[in-house]
Amino acid sequence: MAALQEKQVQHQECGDCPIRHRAVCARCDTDELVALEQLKYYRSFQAGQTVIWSGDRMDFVASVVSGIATLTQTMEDGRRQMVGLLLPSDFVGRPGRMIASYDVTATTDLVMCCFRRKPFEDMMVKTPHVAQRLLEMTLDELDAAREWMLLLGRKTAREKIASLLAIIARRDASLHLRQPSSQLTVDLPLTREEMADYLGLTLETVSRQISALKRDGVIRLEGKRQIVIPDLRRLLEEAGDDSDGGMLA
Amino acid sequence: MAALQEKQVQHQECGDCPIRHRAVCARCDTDELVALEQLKYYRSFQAGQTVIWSGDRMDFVASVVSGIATLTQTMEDGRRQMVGLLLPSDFVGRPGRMIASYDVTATTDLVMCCFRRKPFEDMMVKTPHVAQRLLEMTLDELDAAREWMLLLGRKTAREKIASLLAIIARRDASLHLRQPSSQLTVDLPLTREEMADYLGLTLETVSRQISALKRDGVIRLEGKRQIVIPDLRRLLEEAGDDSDGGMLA
DNA sequence: AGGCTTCCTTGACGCAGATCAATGGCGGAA
DNA sequence: TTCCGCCATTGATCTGCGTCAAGGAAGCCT
Repeated sequence: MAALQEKQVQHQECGDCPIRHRAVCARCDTDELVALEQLKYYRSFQAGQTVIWSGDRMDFVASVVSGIATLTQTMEDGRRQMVGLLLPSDFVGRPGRMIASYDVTATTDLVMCCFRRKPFEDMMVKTPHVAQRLLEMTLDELDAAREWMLLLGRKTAREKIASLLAIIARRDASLHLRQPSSQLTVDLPLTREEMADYLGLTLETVSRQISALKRDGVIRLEGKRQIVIPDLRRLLEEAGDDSDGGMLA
Repeated sequence: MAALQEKQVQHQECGDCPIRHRAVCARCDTDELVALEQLKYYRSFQAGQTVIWSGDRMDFVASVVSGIATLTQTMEDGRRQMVGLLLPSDFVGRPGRMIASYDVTATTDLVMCCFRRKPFEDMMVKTPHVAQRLLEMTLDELDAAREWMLLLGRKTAREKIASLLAIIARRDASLHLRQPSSQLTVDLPLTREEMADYLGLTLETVSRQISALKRDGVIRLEGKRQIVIPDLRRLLEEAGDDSDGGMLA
């Protein structure tokens, strides 16, 4: 039991590859770790670069090491909807599917930790923990997608903006283990247009609603890409969420 | 190899429980089957009955045997968004999570095949095939959710209706292995209000757009709950989808 | 039959957010 | 420094869908 504890700690501290942490470490053994180590490789992308286009052959799965990537769907006439926002430690790619279903784009400089699909699938069959961890992550993503559907289908523009800011603040906080001070500062990693694609709005409406929230004292702006949230509770009210997502501990 | 073929056929034909078919049969062995058999039990619900409320303790997972269930989220002020539509063979419930995240409602008379959560989780750990099959199903659901997000965020009311009709037609066809005739008849298992909750619209808009599609000859109505699609291609165009979802073989 | 209830349709009107357009600010290149 | 390109803001106007309201159709109970 002590040995298991030790091994977990060691693995959690020992690397820069989130797949290892999230998909394996929870209940890994050495063989699995070694197998994963040998398979992985890194790819870097510049901000704005496309990782893969929808419909292209995708022969790898990956997790985000640093930076931010988005999944978007596009209609023939150019209407775009973001359907996934990948922050560090998030996984992308789908075992069992060759063809990408979405455009994957780096919105900031991006480093991904990749595994060629076939060997990863083989390894998944051999090591049930990976499949189980992946199932857990996928279920989390599904929950997030459903929360997102409520936002897209039923929330007002103002509520959508407040929700997005809360989501970013939450992920930011959990990523950096920030102290839960009553005032928090959040970097917006997205342009107004990207926020619009996330929320099913136009960039003008995004801009107007951010201005409105600022005017009403819900947020303050430091430059254009950094917001200060003086009262998180207030923001969550504006978002129309009944749950705080664990932010108000 | 012949033996494997035979076993699969046998299992696919041998029962009324979709979990067994979808989660296990693809690569099952007898022990797993027996274990599942012993765990399962059935529950019936009347149309309109609530299976479980969001926030309640959910001590089972289940798959739909017959009838239709929906997952919906509700905001404090009553705005509702459907986030899942469960047809026969669909799975609901989440290993590893005690608390239901959505309201689950029977929209028609409903029979579910249930497994108590704890033993199902135990079994999942022991039999990797189940976890892998469940992962596959969850990834499919995630893809559907993302398609749904595009619909909610970017499509017009008319496109939303056309998309929904196409989705129902597709699932209907795959369920009943219908002949791909150029004209197909589809039963609408949802009220106008439920369609509105699915699409992020009001029931009045749903009604108006259905009337408009009828007026324009895209669909015909036989009664209020049955539609005839004279030209599927036309409907898919109206839906704004670039993919036909495999319907035009 | 008559009168419920439930579901659906249609009309009139208003508003939230889209669209079109102009301007401002900032950072990088020369 | 000046120019240029990108991003953001703000205003004016338009419009698709929501809201409110009034029936209609079909099924069920008495």
